[in-house]
Amino acid sequence: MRAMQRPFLHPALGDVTLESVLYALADPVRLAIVCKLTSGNCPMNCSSAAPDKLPKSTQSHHYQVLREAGLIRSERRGTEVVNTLRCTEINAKFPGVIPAILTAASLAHGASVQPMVKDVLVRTD
Amino acid sequence: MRAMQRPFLHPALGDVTLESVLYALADPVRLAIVCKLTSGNCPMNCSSAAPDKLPKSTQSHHYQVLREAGLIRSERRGTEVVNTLRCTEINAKFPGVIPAILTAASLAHGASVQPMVKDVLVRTD
DNA sequence: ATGATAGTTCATGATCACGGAACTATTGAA
DNA sequence: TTCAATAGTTCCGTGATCATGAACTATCAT
Repeated sequence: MRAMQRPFLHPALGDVTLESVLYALADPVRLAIVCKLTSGNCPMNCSSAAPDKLPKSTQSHHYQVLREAGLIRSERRGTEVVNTLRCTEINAKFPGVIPAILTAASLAHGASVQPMVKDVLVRTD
Repeated sequence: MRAMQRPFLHPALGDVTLESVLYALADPVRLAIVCKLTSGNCPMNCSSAAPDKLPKSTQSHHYQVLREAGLIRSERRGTEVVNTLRCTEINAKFPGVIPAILTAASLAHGASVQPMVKDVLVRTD
């Protein structure tokens, strides 16, 4: 009998703080992950959303930070973990913060992500 | 003959990164300082903008981080240091980021700062 | 079962933040 | 001009955090 893998813990929206959101996005790797999730506009497993070739343990750590900050929701699908942004929730609590940051990020590093940002803003999930 | 105190170094706008701005604002003390500078809407010396009774060395450290992130400009006026926000500049480079964060901060922790945020947005300095 | 896959957890070295103590400019007064 | 007060800065030790390799775990395909 194999034990079930423990489920991920996601903070309730009420427990999400502005500081932890900003902290999570202050790291280039994590900001890139969030941008990628935004531009992909669909759930994405960990390795495909991470930039470059980062060690797995490092990736795992970054996803944990994003998860605990309340920015992403992670669910297990077989062997992989599927991550979705919690943009709509966060945007309800901190209006405009995420869109402004993602837009600024896409302005700063090549503007390829930008068109999707507006879409995420508008999505109602 | 006494040596002149070395002047503060401020990054050029071009060297200000989104990541360092977010990093600087991810700390509750620094976010509070920026909020206070915003609500005061005028230059403020270090101790009057800092919350609570923090050790001087800690305050100095936080101001340094804000300065190096490009968020504030510090000038010596006699024995004290006068700090002003670089909101307008930053807002030109990262449109909407600072206002959204300050608004969210004022929503999160008592809303006393909010009325001024809009003003800062509009100011042309 | 076996192997492959996709992540997690653990341990460790490197880096960073906080805060006390000592130091530095500047102002104001004697 | 010397002296004390003021407002920060700099230095440094300690404790916390971060990144990563190694070992481990759950799940899927065969």
